[in-house]
Amino acid sequence: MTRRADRPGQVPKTLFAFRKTDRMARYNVKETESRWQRRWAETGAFEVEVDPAKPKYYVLEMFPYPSGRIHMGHVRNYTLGDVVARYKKARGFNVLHPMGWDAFGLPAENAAIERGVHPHGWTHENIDAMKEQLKGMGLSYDWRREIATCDPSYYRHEQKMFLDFLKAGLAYRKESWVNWDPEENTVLANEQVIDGRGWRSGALVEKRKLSQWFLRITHYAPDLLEALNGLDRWPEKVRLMQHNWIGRSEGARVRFEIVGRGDSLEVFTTRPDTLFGASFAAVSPNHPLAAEMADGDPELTAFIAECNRSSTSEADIETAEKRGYRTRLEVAHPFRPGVTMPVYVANFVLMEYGTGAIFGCPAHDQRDLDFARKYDLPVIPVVLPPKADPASFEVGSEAYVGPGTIYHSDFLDGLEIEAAKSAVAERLVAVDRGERTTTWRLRDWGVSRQRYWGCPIPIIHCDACGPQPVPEDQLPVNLPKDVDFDAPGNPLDRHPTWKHVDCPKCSGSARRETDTFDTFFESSWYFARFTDAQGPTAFGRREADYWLPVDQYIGGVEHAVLHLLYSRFYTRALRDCGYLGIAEPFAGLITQGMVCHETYKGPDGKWLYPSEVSKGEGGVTVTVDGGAPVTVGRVEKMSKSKRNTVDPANIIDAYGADTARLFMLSDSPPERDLEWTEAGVDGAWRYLNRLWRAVTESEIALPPAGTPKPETLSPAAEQTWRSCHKTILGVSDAIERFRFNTAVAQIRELTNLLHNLDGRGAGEPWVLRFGWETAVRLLAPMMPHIAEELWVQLGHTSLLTATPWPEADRTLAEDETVTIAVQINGKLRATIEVQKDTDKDALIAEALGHPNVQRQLEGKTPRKVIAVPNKIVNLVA
RNA sequence: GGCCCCGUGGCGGAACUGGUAGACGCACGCGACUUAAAAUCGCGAGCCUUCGGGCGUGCGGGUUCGAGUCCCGCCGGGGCCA
Repeated sequence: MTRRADRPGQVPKTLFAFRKTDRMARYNVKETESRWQRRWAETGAFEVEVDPAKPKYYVLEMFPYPSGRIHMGHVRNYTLGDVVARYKKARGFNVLHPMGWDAFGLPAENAAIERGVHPHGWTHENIDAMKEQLKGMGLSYDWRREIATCDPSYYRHEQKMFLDFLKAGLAYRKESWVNWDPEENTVLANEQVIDGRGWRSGALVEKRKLSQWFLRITHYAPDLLEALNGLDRWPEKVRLMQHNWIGRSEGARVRFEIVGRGDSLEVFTTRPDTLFGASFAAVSPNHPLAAEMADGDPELTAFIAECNRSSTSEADIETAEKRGYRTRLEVAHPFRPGVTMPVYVANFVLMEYGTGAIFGCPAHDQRDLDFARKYDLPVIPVVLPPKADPASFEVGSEAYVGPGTIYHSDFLDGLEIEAAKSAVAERLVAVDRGERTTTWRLRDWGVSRQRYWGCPIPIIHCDACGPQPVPEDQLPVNLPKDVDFDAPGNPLDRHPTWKHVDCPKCSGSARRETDTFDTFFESSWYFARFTDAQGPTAFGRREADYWLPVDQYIGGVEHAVLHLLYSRFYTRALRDCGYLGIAEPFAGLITQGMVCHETYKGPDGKWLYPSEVSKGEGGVTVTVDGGAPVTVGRVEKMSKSKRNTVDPANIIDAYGADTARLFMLSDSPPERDLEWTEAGVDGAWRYLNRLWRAVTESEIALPPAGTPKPETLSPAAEQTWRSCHKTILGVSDAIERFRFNTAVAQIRELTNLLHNLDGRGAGEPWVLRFGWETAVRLLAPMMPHIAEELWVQLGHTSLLTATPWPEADRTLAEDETVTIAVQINGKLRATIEVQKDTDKDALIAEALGHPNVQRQLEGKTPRKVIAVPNKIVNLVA
C-alpha cells in the first residue's frame, strides 16, 4: 500500500522518488520559494502608498497573538486573504495588505510566571519566530507597515484616544461586580471562570465590587443594531449573532409601591400584559434593596454571599437552581387595590439587566414558574391560549408563553397580547406608576484589567482631586520593564516607584492607575493604524479616508461578537472624536471554518499526535514506534488537548508553502470546516509536480512567448483554446465569490485538458503555450512561487506578481452548440446537440427525431411539449 | 424552549436565478512501464439490472411539464440566544 510521509517532519517518499527519477531541471521547492520571496521583498512588490488615481482595496486578516508558532488556523486564514489580495492586485487595484501582532495578553505573563522570562522579551522573540514562518508562506504583505500593539509607538495613541473618549463622555468610571480570583488577586472574564473556579488557580471565584473604567458602547446600541442591515457583505450568521447580543427588547418599567414605606421598587418587564398574573417581586442579590435588607439579617447576608460565589454568566444562571430569600417587604399591585406581593432576593435576577428587579408571573414565564412552585406562590394564568376553555385552563409544570387572549385582568380582559401591552403602559403613565421603555442586553464595555502586560490606562488618582487624566504632553505612559512576577497579583501595583507621581492638577502626591486595558482595546483600531503605520499620529486623516473601510476582512467566527462589535463601536467613537469619517470598519467579512483532524488514542487511552501514528497494510492504524493498535476517533478541531495537531512548519518544510496553500483552498469552501488529511496534502503535492513537469518537460516545442495566434487551429486546439477563455471567466467569478475550491477545480480541469492535447495538430503548440500561461496566471494567487517560476520557464522576464489578470474573450467562452436534455415525463431519455439559440420548434423536431425518443413514445403523440431554448425539451406523453 | 444554518457516492465536496445530479479531488479497482515495488501514465467507477431499463440528493407530503434547489410536517447534526 502506498503511504505518504507519516511524520510531518519527514521528507515525503514522493519527494525522494521524484528527485531520483527526474532527469531534467527538477523543481526545488525550498530554493525556489525562498528565491521568489526574496525577489518580492527586494522589488517592494507589495509596498503600497495612497494613490487617488487608482481604486483601492484593503484586505485584512485578523492579526495573530504572537504565541511563537503559527498553527493551521493561521495558515488557512492568511492563505484566504492572500488569494484575495493577489487577485485584486492583478485586477488593477491598489491593494493594502498588512500584518501585525496583537501582542499584549495573558500568555506572556504566564510565561513570565512559569519560566521567569520577561513578557517583553518573550513576546518579541515570538514575533521574530512567527514572522519567519509567515515569510515562508509567501504572503503578499507590505511588511513596512508591521505593528506590535505592545510597542509604545502603538499604544500611546490609544491612550490619547481614551482621553478623548473621556472628554466626549464615552469613557467613564463606575463600580461594578466582577469575577474575582482570590488566589491570583485579579479579575477574570466570564469565560475564564469554569464551574465557579478560576481557570488557572482553581480557586473559588468570588464576585466583588470594583471601580473600573467603562466605554459607553450602549450609547451606540440603536445604531450598532440598525447598521447591521447595511452590512450586506457580512455573513448572515454573524449579523444575527450581533443582533441577539445587542438584544433590544421593548417592555415597560413598573413602579411598585413598597408597603409601609414612601418609596417604590422599579422593575423592568417585557411582558407588562401579564401584570395581573404577578404573584411576587424579586430583586438581584446585588440590588441596593437587597443590601439594605441584609443589614442585620445574617441569613440574607449569607444568601447574598453565596449567590456571589457562583458564576455571573447568563447561561450558568439560567441552568442553576432558582433560589430566593423572602424579605419582610411587600409591594402593592398597581391595579389591584389591597393586593400585595412578597419581595424576594433571587439568584436568577441580574443587576446588570433592566433595573435589577422583576415581578414574577409564574403562569407565563418558566423561571418564575419554577420559582413559584418551589416557594409555593400563587400561579394565576392571565393569557388564555386560542380555543382554550377559560374555566378549565390550568398551568402545570410548563409556563404558557404562546399567543392568546388576556383574561382575569380587569381592564385588559379580551385584548390580545400586543394590545394589552399598550393598554397597560397607557394606564401606568396615567397613574404615574410606569411607562414603556426599551432596554438592551448590551452592557457597557469594562476595559480595566488588573494585569501587567497591557496598555497602561493614562489616569492618575489623587486623593484630593479624584481621577485625573494624564496630560497629553506626558504621553505615552510607558509600561515599566523592571517588574517582578514572584508574587500573585498585578506587578504594577507593587512596583516601588512607577505608580508614585504628582497630581497633574494640585501637584500633590498621587498614584497612577495600575490597571491596564482589555486587549480588545488594541484590536479595535489596528486596522486604522495600518493605513499609516509609521506616522506620528494614530493615523493620518488622508490615509484613513483613502484606505478605509477594510474591503475584505477575514478571520474566525469566534470573534463574531466581541472583537467585531467592539471595533464597530470604536470606529464610531473615533468618528465622533474627529479621527475619521466612517462608522463601519469592515465592509466585507468572511468567517472561516476551523481546521480539523482525526483523533487518535493509543492502547493506554492517551491521545496521540498524528505524527505518532501510521496507517499500515489494510488500513490498520498503529503507533509509529512499537506498532501498537490505535483507536481512530472522530474528526475534531485541531487542539493541543486532543493532540490532533499538525505543525504547519513541518508541512511547509516537507512540501513547501504552495502545496500547503493549495490544499487549504481546494477541498472546502472557506466558511466550512476543513479536514486536514495527509492524503489531501499529497494530492496537492502531486498536482504541483505534474504541473511542473508538464511545462518544463514537454516534448512539444512551444512557440516563443508573444507569438500571435496562428490562422488555423485543429478542432482539438480550437476546443482547448475556448476552454481557456471559459476557465478565465469561471475562475475569476469563483474568486470574486470566494469559492476557491471551485476555482481550483476549474484550473485542474483546464490542465487536464492541456495534458490531453498531443500538440501535433494545427496550432496546437500555440494553444498549449496559451493554455499553460493561462493556467499559471490563474494559479498565481494560490501558488505564487511555482507560478512565478513557471512564468520564467515559459520565457517571460516580467514579475508575474506585477502582471495583470488574464482577459477572457467572452465570445470565445460561449459555445456555438449546446447539449440539450430531452426528457419524457420528466425523465432523461436522450440528449441532442444543436446550434446555440435553436428555437423551440426546431428543438422539438430534433428531439422527436431521436431514436431513443421514438422508441419510448412508441408512435404516440405527446400530450404536451415543453421546450426551453438552450436548456431542455420535455415531452409529456 | 425560540431563532438560524446544514443533511448529496466509500470520503471532502460540485450543481449561478427550478432545467442532463455527482464537476474537481481523495480513497479504490484494472492495465501500461518495472526483475519487483514505489513513483508516473492510461482506463473504470452512485446503487441495482434479465442490459430494455429501474432506483437514487435524511424521511413523509405538496407546488410544477420538470425539485438537491421552492412550500408544509418530521428526524438527525451544528450554532446563537434563552
